[in-house]
Amino acid sequence: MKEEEPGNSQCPLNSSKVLLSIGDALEAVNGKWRMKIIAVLLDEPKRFREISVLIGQITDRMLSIELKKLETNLLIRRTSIYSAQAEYELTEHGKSLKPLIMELMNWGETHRGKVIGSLKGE
Amino acid sequence: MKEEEPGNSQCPLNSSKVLLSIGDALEAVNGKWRMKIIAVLLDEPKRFREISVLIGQITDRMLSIELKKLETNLLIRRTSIYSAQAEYELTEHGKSLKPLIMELMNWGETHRGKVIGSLKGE
DNA sequence: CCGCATCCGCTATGATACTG
DNA sequence: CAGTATCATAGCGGATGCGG
Repeated sequence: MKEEEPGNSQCPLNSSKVLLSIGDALEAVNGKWRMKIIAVLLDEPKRFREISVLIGQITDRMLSIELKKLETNLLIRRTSIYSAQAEYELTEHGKSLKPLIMELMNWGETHRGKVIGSLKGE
Repeated sequence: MKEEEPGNSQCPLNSSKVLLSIGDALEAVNGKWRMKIIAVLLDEPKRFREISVLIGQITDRMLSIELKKLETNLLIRRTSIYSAQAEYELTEHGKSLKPLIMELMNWGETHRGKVIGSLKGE
């Protein structure tokens, strides 16, 4: 009924189902920017320029592209009052990424303390 | 003292510190393969070919490259008994990614149910 | 101010064959 | 088995300028 070998029953982390789920998740949120975009949208809806400024180094081009991809994946919703006045907000599905973002953030902080310093600082 | 506006004090998710942490984390685990590699190593050490087979579509080249990057980031350790007999295992730091992987996996599963079906299946 | 289009270099990923 | 070398390509990402 299950395809994993025995001896690993309580932690079937290498099952193909798990790898598939990870692949699906990565497809939606991978790349340099999407997680950051979602992070800045977590608290409240924002306009294009606001997102751009908060993230800082992203170009309009990339922000535009990434917002579209996030929209396609139903993670954000775009509300256009009129042209030159659009607002982006997370959908409920997008908000469900919050635990993941928190984990990413916590881990990133630890990682910087443990590793990045000794990689770049020396 | 802080640069966020008020009204958002309990959830400063757009602070530059948070974005920085996310960036650091992404630097270590981004790309199509690293999360999957870590996932298959979570339960026990494995050999090169085992990892390759478990992940399935990865080429030797990519696996080699990604393993090196993970080693550089101190997430895995390579033990070479003799040539043509190497073993890879997660460091403690690498194991600390487990909660993140679990979140990623859970979210990916939900995401497939909610979105990917309607994106590709139709 | 909002967002998209074009040009272009760079990086990530892949296919394949080869070495120890 | 455990990689490395070579070649090819798609997409990422930056610079810049345009149109609403």
